[in-house]
Amino acid sequence: MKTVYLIEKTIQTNMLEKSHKHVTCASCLSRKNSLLCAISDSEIETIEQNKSCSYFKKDQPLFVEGSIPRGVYCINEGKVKIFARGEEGKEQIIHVAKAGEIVGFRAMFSGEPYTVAANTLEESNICFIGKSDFLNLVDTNSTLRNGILKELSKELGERASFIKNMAQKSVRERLASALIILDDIYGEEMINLSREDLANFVGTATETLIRLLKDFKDEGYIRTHVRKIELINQNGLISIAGT
Amino acid sequence: MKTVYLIEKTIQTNMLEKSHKHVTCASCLSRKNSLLCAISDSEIETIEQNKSCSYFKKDQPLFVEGSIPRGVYCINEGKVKIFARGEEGKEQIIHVAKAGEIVGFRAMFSGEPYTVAANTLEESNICFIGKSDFLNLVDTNSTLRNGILKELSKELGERASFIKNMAQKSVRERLASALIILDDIYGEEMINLSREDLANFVGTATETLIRLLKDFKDEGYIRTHVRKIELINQNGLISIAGT
DNA sequence: CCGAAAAAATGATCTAAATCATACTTCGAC
DNA sequence: GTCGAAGTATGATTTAGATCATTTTTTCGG
Repeated sequence: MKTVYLIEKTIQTNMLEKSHKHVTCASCLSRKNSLLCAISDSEIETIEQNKSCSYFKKDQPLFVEGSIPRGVYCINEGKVKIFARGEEGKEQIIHVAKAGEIVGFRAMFSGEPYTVAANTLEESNICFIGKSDFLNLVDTNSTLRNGILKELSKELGERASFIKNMAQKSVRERLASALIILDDIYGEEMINLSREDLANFVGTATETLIRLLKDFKDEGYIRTHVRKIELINQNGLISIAGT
Repeated sequence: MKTVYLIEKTIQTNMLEKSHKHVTCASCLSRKNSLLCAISDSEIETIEQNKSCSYFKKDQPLFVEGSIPRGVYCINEGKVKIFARGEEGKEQIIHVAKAGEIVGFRAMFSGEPYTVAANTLEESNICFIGKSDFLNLVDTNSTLRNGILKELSKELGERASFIKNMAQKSVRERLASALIILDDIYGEEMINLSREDLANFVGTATETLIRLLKDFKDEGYIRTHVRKIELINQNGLISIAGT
């Protein structure tokens, strides 16, 4: 009885924390390992006063393709999928962003509407910084600017490799590779994505994904806990994934 | 007799132009519609004194993956393929760069070795600007900097769509899409790529590509002149390519 | 705790595209 | 011009993975 009560309390506390809306940049732990790690106190102050911070439930959109970018989204807590929608709305997940990442700044520089969309993958706390505030910051802070140039360039390289993998690798190889990438993103937690989202990240049909996941389970590379996936032989997966 | 003589002379002149090494930035027509269109005379002067300019034969490497970026390449004349190499060296072409484009600046910002390689697709004149000169320019010229931010962001969006296409579209659709893109790149000229390169751009086997090209020919969308491809029904191809 | 709906799993079938094999063209070197 | 090699073309066969159909499990609201 008591145990149950305690567990319930813990859950409630967590949920309270997650739904709590006022995160300050100064106290934001996620900022520490983000692009915004090296901004001055006065710059933080300015951002602080103009940002808004909201709680998002699971699978809520931050922005959709075709809309005009009005600012950037800082993930304080939670995960966000960036995806392109194809025929009949089928999603291709391009990237899974985690706490500390800034989402949606590419479209602001390109001067065009979003070409991709972003949805939360789980309950998340996300702050919004308006376009002009963010661009001002980029204009005046060369460290941030260089960080952004570096980030954009790095991602461009990653996407080249993504394209190559889609073209040349089997689904099995791509799944192994996806699991390694996601495991890194989820860090301490276990990978926690619907089979459909995972299939849309790997770029395959949900049924195919489920079958291959079963193979990996049978071969001892992973364990599954309902929808959560635990890697138990990372090196094996890395070698399946290939170069 | 006289006619033949004239033609031969024209050819020789063209070749001379292509192999001619000393193009000045001030006179470079390709620069006009490039990222470097808005730099001052004194900046041009500095670049001019430090750049080198070389003639490349067909299929020569500008850089290979894994090597350290030492500068950027400005295409004065010719075309360059940017590609990622997979198992057994199979190439996935990510981008075809034409005159006016600057190639290789992404890796300079990322601070990492090249993740992709670049080869000329035809005889080309290409100038080389050293890393420090280029980075200085970027640091001091905010127009150029914004142009680069914009370019990087735009390409990031394009690559997201590339990934989606690889995952969700048939080879036929991707080929139609590739022909439209290449036709735009080649402009006045006809698309002029080996079947293998075209297959590596579309992301398919050379045999499959050749068959589909024949279909398009039979259906009246294209005409082929040995290796050159002429589009005769662009709208048809666009509608095959889909969104 | 129960029932419906969503998600996951499994099985059977079909097909787009890869692969393998071979022939035909084009091109550049001599 | 002729030869050999590379590039292009076509045909036959195989297969990875999509699609369709059904069952089982999980989730979640009342």
